[in-house]
Amino acid sequence: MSEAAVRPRSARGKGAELRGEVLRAAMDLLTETGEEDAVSLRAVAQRVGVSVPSIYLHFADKQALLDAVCEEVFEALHAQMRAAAADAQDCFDGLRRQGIAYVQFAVANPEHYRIVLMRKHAASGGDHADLVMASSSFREFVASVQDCVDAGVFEGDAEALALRLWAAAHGVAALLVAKPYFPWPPLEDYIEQTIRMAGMGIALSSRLDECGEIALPDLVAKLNALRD
Amino acid sequence: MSEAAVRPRSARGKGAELRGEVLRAAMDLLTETGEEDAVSLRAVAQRVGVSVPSIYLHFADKQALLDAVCEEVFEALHAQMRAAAADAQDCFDGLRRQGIAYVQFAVANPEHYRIVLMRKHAASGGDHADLVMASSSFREFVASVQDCVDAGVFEGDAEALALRLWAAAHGVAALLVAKPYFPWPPLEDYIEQTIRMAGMGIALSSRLDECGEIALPDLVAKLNALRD
DNA sequence: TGTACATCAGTGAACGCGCGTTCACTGATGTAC
DNA sequence: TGTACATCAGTGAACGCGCGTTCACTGATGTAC
Repeated sequence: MSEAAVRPRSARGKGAELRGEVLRAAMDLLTETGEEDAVSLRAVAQRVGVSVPSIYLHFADKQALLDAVCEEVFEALHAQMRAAAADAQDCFDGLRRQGIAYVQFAVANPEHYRIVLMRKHAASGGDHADLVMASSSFREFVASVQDCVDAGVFEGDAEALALRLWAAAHGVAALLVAKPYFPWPPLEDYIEQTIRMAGMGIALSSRLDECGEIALPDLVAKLNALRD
Repeated sequence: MSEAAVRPRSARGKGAELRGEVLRAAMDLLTETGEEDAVSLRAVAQRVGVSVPSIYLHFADKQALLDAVCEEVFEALHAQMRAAAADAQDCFDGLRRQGIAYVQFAVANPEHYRIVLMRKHAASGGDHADLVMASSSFREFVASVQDCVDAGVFEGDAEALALRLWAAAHGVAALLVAKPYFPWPPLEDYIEQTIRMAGMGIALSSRLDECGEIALPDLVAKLNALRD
């Protein structure tokens, strides 16, 4: 209970330090307890070693604190994907690495992922800072998809393709976050294979988009012919 | 506020009727309010026109009520997928139709989908009735995948492939449920294309699984050759 | 046919709890004169 | 150099709220004799 540890008051002019500590405490509480409900202002304050109203010196209300957490999470996710893409062999491999990094982030920080990407987002108008963030981080991913289009791996509109790839990555991520006790295959394999499915699925389906309907036997025959 | 409407007491021996009404009320509250938190025992009781403790005559506690909701949702989802698969042209089309039906269910009943498939599932041991349900409904989907393996459309272990396809379908579903205000493409297209990506991705990647690594230029060349 | 009794389908009032938020305050530290 | 004052970084106590759950109860309806 009492990891109380009263925090010494910040020096004059250094009041802003508390903001960072509160933010960290909220992030850590999410990580350690694994549930959003555990992040109450009381829990955060006690972890920092400060009284509850102090939080209001730096955040307008609880929602503002959660918004700040979301920004933090987005940045961490973005950084991890960027790092993963750095040592890619080609554009397709870069996409694959970004996808795997994305899912691995979710698995390593399930409650952070959940709070940002699995909670319902509030009504349309207004600020929705995190969606803007999403877009900005998403832009970079779209650019990678565009590279693949330019290289002739994919065909079509990069943004539209990116949204489909995102769906696949989010799918594994969200399932693993929501149902950690389900009897999944070994995670590495499951993640890798699903990302691979998505990448190849886009490569193939974006090519066939303009061919109109293809009867199933024809498709199978064509695919079998690939194997030589 | 007052849609009070006091419910007349059930006839003798018909006490069980209330159970169904409570369950329906919980389902409807989810649909109408669009948030799980709105389903409090007080809200449910008032909607049925009954006092709060009456609920305890039929459900051990709130969790038991929510579990019953989950079962109901699973059955509805299962029914919708089964119906969609009924008029499939071939096994691959059947898979496609099941996938689309799955996502459409989520879009039409976002809070029902969320409560069953986006909430964190409790610790491993014990009952976890909904995962069993998931498995049972999932079994049917695996069988459809097996049909495609038998027909030579896919290769490999049907269950493993099914889990990847599920990830893709869940991905679109969960994104649309969580971020309804995101500027998605027209939903029909987005859903259809993502399902198509997944199906073709499995068809292609399961074939190439045994060929070992393929250099990107070779893959592109082979895919381009498909188009004649 | 009348009456005591058991059962059934509920109810009213209260419980303790933790939550977000507000308000008037305190006490150390710097600055002006 | 001394002192009044402003500012800053917080605090303690209380607010009202809605929640899940429990407990002793009520009153209609059937059944036994």
